[in-house]
This record gives sequence, C-alpha cells and structure tokens, in this order.
Amino acid sequence: MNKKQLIAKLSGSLNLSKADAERTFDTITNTILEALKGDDSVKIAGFGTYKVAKRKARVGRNPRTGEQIQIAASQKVKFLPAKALKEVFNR
Amino acid sequence: MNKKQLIAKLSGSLNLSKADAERTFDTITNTILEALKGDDSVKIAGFGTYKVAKRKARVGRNPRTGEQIQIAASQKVKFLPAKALKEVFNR
DNA sequence: TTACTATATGCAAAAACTGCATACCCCATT
DNA sequence: AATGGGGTATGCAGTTTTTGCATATAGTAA
Repeated sequence: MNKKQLIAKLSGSLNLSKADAERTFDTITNTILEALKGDDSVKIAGFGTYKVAKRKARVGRNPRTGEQIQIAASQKVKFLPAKALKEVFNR
Repeated sequence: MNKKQLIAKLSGSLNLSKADAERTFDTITNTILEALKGDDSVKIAGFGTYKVAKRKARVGRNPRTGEQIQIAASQKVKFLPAKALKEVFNR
C-alpha cells in the first residue's frame, strides 16, 4: 500500500476529502518529526515508539570495488513496535 | 512525547477536539495495521515504509546463565525511514 | 516526466536479540 | 484525583542479524 492508497482509505473512513485526509496525515507525520528533531522520542501506546538512534562511525566497503571506506556517525529514526503490535503478528 | 501529548498537539493544529483528534489518529494507525496484517507493506513517501519482517527460528542464549535456548520464528513490524527522513537528522 | 525507492553485490562492525530483575512512567480503573 | 497494574527502559554477554558503503537499473509514485 502506498501513500495515495492509504489517503484514499482514510478519506473514506474519516469522511474527509482526499485533500483534507492528506493534510491531516501530513500534519501527524510532521508533528512526530518535529518531536524527534527536538531529540524527543514519541511513544504511541498500542502501536510503538519512534526514537532517534545514534549510530557510531565505522568502516564500510564499496561493494563494487571492495575498497574500504570510513562511514561517518549518523542518526536514524527507529521504530520499536509495542508489545500489542508484536502479538498481532505472532499468534 | 507520549500519545496523550501528541493528541493534544494534533487537536490544536488540526482544529479538532481531543476526542476527534484521537479517533482520527487511531483510524490511521489501525489502517496501517490492517494493511500490514494483510502481509502488505505500507510506503509513505517522504516518511518511511512499514513492513512485516519474518524472523526464522534460531538458537539464542540466556545471558545470565549462558544456557542455550531455542527461539521460535516470529514476525515484527519494521520501519525503514525514507531518504528525506534520514537527511533531516544527518546535517 | 521527474523523483523516489528497491534491489543486488561483499564485508566489517554496530546493533539487536535472548531472560530476567529493577525502576519508571503511562494508563485505566477506582 | 489517586492508585495499581502493566508496558517499557536498562544492564548484562555472546551469538545472530542488520547496517550501510557505491552505483546502475528497474519499478513505482508524485
């Protein structure tokens, strides 16, 4: 399912125009992003937690040439599924 | 930030009551979950992709006792941040 | 059409996972 | 509003899993 299809579904179940559904959706993702930018994690009960994970610098490799490359430290957004979410998929 | 705080923020920016903001939010997460249950991944451009990752059974270990343990196969929801999302945190 | 995303490659090192106790913070119920 | 219970974070070690490097292409999405 892609974003367009998701918006279409939401438009139906939320009884909103597609444009409004999309605005609503974007507002939510942006709010989550803003919180994460402020170095805060976002916990959503029954769904999961978004947090910014810091990754250390390390040695990588160019798969084409085999050449070693230094990879800088970085950050990425991690999503940890809530317990309830795991259970849905493990029964 | 927890769900309650997120809902409060959304209530403001979406100009909805907190109850409506929560219903809207829950509808979205449920829609995503339903899609994932159907073994589908959910791609949201500019944000990320949710997908169900299947993990094979394997041998683990109790870190306290060192004892070997059989770990059953399982599934978990994985979130892969979109390119744009990574860039936000790596500049 | 333009932009993004998945894939595929080899490989080193980071990170996740396991059980379990403790501490803590939410959340729902009283 | 207060309280109890439950989910979640943490730390531990060792093995498994994931990550992410360059880059072109194919497929998909905006």
